[in-house]
Amino acid sequence: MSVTECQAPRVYIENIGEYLDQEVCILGWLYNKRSSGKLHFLQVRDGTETIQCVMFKGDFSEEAFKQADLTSQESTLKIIGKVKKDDRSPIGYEIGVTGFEVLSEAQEYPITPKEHGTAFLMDHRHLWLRSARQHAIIRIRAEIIKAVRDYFDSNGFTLVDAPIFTPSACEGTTNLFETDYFEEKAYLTQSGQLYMEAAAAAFGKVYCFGPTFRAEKSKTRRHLTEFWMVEPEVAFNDLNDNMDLAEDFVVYIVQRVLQNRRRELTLLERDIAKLENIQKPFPRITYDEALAILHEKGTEEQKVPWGEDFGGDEETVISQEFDRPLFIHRYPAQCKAFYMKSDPENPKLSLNVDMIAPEGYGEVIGGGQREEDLNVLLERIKAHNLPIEAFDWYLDIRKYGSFPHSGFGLGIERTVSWLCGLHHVRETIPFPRLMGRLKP
RNA sequence: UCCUCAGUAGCUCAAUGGCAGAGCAAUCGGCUGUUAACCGAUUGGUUGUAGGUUCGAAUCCUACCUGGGGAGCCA
Repeated sequence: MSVTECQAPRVYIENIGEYLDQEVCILGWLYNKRSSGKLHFLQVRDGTETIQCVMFKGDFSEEAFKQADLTSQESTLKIIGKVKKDDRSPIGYEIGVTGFEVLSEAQEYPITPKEHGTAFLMDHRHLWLRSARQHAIIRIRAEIIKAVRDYFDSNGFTLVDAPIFTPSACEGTTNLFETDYFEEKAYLTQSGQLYMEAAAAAFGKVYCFGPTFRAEKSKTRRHLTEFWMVEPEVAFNDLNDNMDLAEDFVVYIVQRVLQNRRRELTLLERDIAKLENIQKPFPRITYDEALAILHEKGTEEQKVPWGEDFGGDEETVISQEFDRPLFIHRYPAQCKAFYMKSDPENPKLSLNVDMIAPEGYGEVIGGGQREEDLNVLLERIKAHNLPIEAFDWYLDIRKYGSFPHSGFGLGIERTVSWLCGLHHVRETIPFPRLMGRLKP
């Protein structure tokens, strides 16, 4: 007999309101319990929600009532009971238990309702995922990912996934994870972009979505060694079109989270007004204008000389001047990648763009217009000391019907961290990979 | 890679050169409306590792290991 077989209908707690005053069956885990002598209050979660199940001593045998009191945290339970409305419940309902069965008694559970340190929780990430706060974050992540796919799928984009194994790097190999590929060296991808450029020539509007890997020894709240990135690429889009797309895309994602995950945002104590404020148009300033803000508002250290990239602190100072995400475009070409197109009006500038999230969350999007001229690209590859033979296929895109095109990459974890209002990206992915952390 | 802080009970922490402690968890008992329930009791220790200083080290010194925070790095 299956455990789901029961005289009462087996229901999920999130739908419990549909069964008011009816007897139902719930399968789940014991989240917490309290007892008042002749009453047990069992907090039972089933993955969708948590509900309080109340047991009166008079309704059970001495032995059964005692057994419920001895059941350990996270034991698997089958609860049969009547759904009752109750204003004291956070979800508006509780269950008057008529049947109680322990399906699997849990050993002493390491994560208690009291406080724990980061290292301990990270070591128990597989169990930590059962906590209410982690549920909220992972559900918002899932909503963001669904919104990403829905946006592109319903706007004429074709999903063209890029490979994970790649034969070489865009910019040297120091930041790549190297792996053996049948006696050849292969690297884990750090971007699908070059492949998206090829795909854009085939399909016009494309995107890829998948994990990317960086072997940077970065120990900051914004870095993971394995993270997820969505990268659209559009044929015949210039830099401004690219910013229009990024803006529309981000507004859509934020709206979806506000629409469908408001409860989770509230549980995380997110300032929702700040998210509601994220509306078009986003400010668009040049690198030079950003530099001017730093020289006016920044500390001495933040007054970076022309030609240098901004660090996290600099981005925060600039973003504090605005109440929504902002674009910074046309950085000095010297700090950008070989494939970025130069500004025809000033070749020292690159037609790139970063989107900086508000509230100090930093860069969530990086992208730009790509160089479409074969000879310029050949020179760049030489200037960057890159192995030309690795890029022969990439150069074909310019040989066989070249075209202006633009795209960007959005980091999922930084977006989740921003929308949830978290202090660290490590909680935004179910099983984070960080420098020095490969388990669980 | 650098700077900085930390490592003591299952967890979160206290004890700053002189008897290793508390709260939570666990175990036992009490309580008919608890919301991180509460009340009483019990159990729980190779003080990260290896050396050193000292009559005496969790505490001071050296090295190493592990972790947190930050920087650099970061299409």
